[in-house]
Amino acid sequence: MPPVRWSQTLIPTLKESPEGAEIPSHVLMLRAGLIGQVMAGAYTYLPLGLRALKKAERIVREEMDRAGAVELLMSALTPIQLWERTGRVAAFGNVLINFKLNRAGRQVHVALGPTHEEIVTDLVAKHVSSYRQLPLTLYQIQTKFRNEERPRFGILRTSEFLMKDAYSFDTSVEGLNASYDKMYAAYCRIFERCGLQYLPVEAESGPIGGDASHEFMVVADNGEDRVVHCASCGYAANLERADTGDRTVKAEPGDLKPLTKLDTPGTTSIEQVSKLLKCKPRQMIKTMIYEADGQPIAVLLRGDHEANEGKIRRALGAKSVELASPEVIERVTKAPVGFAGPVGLEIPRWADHDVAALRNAVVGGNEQDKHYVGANLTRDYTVDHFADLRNADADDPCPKCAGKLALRHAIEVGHVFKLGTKYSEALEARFSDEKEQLRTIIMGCYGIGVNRIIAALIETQHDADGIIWPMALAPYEVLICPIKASDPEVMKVADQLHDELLAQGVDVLLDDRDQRPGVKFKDGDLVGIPLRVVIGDRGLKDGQLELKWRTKKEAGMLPLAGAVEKIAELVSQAKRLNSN
RNA sequence: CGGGGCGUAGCGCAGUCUGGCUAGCGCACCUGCUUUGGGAGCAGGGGGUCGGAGGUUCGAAUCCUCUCGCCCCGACCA
Repeated sequence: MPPVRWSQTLIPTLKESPEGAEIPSHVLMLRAGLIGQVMAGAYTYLPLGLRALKKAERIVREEMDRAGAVELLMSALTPIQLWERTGRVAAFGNVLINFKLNRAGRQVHVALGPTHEEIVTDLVAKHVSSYRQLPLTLYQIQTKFRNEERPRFGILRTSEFLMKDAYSFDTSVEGLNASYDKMYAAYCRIFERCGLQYLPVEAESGPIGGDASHEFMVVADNGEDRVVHCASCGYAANLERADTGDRTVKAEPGDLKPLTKLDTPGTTSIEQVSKLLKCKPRQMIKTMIYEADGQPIAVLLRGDHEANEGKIRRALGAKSVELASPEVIERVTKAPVGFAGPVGLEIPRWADHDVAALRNAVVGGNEQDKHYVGANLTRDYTVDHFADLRNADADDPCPKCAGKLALRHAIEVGHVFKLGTKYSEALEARFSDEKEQLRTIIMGCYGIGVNRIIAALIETQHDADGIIWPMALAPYEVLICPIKASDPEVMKVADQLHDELLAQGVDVLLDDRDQRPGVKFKDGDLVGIPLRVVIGDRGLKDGQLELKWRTKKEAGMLPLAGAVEKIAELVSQAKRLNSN
């Protein structure tokens, strides 16, 4: 066992919040002495932080094993050729950390693995050739490298992080679905056991479509992702993915006003125009020019809505959709960027459903420094197709029930994804079936950010005094806090209690520092160890110890006789609460 | 890569605008004494290339130029 006395380990707690840390998980991980920053996007795990990380890792490993996945460890160093074969050198771009190694008389171009589809698929291609060897799910827990151009939020977005990545290999889509479901269930157990309040959400699924991808989210104000959630039926989806419910809209009441062109010098954004003309963004139409497979089209949205390129691409049935270049915009609108509008526009016009309800709208004038007011559908402009083309928003109708959607920030802690044959095709991972036919292996991939489990937990479970660990992830389960470390009688009891708890398999830390009680209590609360045992000369006279849970305000007394068994029992009870 | 902020003792900060005695404060640290149930008191002490380089000046933490690093917002994110 490693040192389990405070004075023998390294727990550099900080009284004040370090400059540069802003969100709770970052501040508390630094203050509690869990991590130390090495550079932007890279941290050292100090003894306490490492213990928590190892516990999360262990839960992940246990549940992967239970689900039938097999652990291996792939190299972090990978040959660039493998990434070229799948086209991901370009796809990753600057994110892929790669460099050349000098070796006797030649150079070897390598990349540090940001994920391992290529490596694992190549491995399986080499060693699997028959349907008899499948299905197979392989996983590893390993440090991944991605050059984040802007690392941020402490441990939440770093260039080096610990990831569990699993890959399933099946002979059929049914097999893939079964493998996927097993991983999905394992993920639920993992996050449950970690004491996280998580939410599986439908995510952008790429080429396969359908329910081919889910993200596991922890709702937190500082999360970088946004999800919509319906409180009444439980529907949850990534913002990019989320459908919006029934939007059959009826036109707003009121008389049609005449179409009038106004001078709006220099106002090229919705915000500027609304300010100048004293109208609300929701009374405006945002006209965006896209190129769909090279053909310019116009997308009309209500001014306060955000375009969703994935939805636009699917609605058009196009392979690629991107915002048009300024040259194309000027050619089709005959105006500089910022003044596009539907009136007189001659390219195909697609509109989001909500545009149909707008009456007397403010739109671009297709002329420099001009906007129209009083624009109305049919009379002043027409739309070729209506569709769902925008991101969902708070208070949109739920697509699954009569409820309304709520918009939340969230931290992505896991992602499960049905890959299909993208990598097995490119890397020729094939198998012979019963009829000796050569077929391509069907894959799934499944990731968990192990560091993010810790960060998300702290982000959502802390108070003004510090971290509040669940028993399952706490670096130590029990803190023994002798009040007078200088008193040999007190320390004798503390040492004995420590040794006996350790023998019972309890993770116990003895704060043997000769500090005033206040200092020890504050540090204990900051570090967040779930159960605190205080040994003072006062209680000791009556053969009593004091027992306090991190989550409770009041402490209770416990007779010294039989204390070890009682404490061990309390700890295992608390662990069990989260283990099923 | 665009916008903003910061860099002074281990940590948190003041001083910079308006250049001027020996660069300051709190915490932490060391020594001694007194204390001991929610970040103790007194006394004494150590610790600084003021991020770095160049320049202006009689004189630079302070003004100018360049540069490095960190943080935040945006863009980007299999």
